[in-house]
Amino acid sequence: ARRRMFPSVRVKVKGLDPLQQYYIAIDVVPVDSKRYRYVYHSSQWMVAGNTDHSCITPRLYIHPDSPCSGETWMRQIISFDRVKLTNNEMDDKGHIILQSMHKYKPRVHIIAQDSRFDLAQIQSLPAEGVQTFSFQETEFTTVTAYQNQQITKLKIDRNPFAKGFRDPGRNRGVLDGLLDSYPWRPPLALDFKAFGTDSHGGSSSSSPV
Amino acid sequence: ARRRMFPSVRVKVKGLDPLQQYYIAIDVVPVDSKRYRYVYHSSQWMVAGNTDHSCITPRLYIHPDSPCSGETWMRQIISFDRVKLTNNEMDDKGHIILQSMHKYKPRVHIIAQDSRFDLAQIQSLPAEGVQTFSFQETEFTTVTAYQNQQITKLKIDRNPFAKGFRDPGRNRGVLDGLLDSYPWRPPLALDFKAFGTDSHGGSSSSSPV
DNA sequence: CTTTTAACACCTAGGTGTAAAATT
DNA sequence: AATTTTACACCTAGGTGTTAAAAG
Repeated sequence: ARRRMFPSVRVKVKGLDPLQQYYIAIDVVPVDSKRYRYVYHSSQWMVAGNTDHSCITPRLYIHPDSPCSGETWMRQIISFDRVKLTNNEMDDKGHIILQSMHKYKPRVHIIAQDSRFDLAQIQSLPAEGVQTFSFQETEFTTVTAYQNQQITKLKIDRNPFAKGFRDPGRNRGVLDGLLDSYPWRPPLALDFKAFGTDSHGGSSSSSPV
Repeated sequence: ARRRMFPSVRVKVKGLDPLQQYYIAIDVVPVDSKRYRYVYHSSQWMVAGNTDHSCITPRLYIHPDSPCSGETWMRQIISFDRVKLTNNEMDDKGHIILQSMHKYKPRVHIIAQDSRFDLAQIQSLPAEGVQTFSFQETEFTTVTAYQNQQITKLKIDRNPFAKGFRDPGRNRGVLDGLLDSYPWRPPLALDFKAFGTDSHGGSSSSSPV
């Protein structure tokens, strides 16, 4: 099983040096070491055991536009819509590996190009020159079969590849699903500011799997 | 108009340092400054005027696997099957720009990664650490409408995207079209050997557009 | 007249949720 | 019983030569 992350993380950056080159990357880290199960009648995730995430380093997905000047990064909305998730721990395609029934949180990394190091094909984060952002609102719980009908509706309404499952009767206008589907969020706002401060980004919003 | 180059240039490299990182790139250069027209009754390209190519630098297509270790490059057949050609001189998508009715020849460049320079997004070839290969057999003439029925047949027989035009009656076996279509060639053999010698590659064979 | 463009039917390639089957 | 895998119909996205219209 290997599917794209949807909805995808989208980001707007400011505070970059327009002339400096940057890599921008995403990874997904565990929120805790608990295993969860969904309780249908209360529509709620409940703790159902423990896991040890401590020995696995999360995989890094480098945004395909990398490397790119600060000016260019800041001019566009940066979308990670090609990120692929898998539950196969033996995956050799470089996809992000997650365990089912666990809570995760995406992180976005801005990495200043440094001629002292070769960032051409980064496997792990460099020790310096990195600023990492994460957002409470992007937490999600992994599943192999949907538990929550609102999520299913959001995906069918919003993902172009799921068009075949949309209700043919209603939802014709531009505002399709805006009223009754899961909320849609603007891109996350990231402020790079200066170096040295390992900031954990401010408040904005985006979207879980 | 923007189409892939087909047949694509395919290459096998030897003589690389297994541990060194390399970029591999392709570009397409004019063979002469003549304009050609196809004479049907003699099945031949004839000179039909002059052009000045002198002020345009050919665009470089970096192989998407770049950068990559010599070991990895040498282990696989390197295919440039995603190279796109256009006749639009104002193209801003980075595709290779060619003029119709002219003769061209692809070149393959092997570029050793040098920490002194940033090769992350090469626009033009560096002054040193590059070895360039080109092959007589890969010359081709550009057109916007096919002039030669053998080329048309080759494309229909060998390009998976043209399957819809194949003759449904014949050609069912593994050896489809091998007998009566345009000849198919093994990958070009490139020997990197050592630095400093700006070799123009030996003799092997591949395929025009 | 020659050459180029644009719309088209027909493909490849791959991303969806679903439902049944398989696994644990 | 809960969770995962697989095959599937239905999409998006984009690469073919063809053809007719447009451009020169």
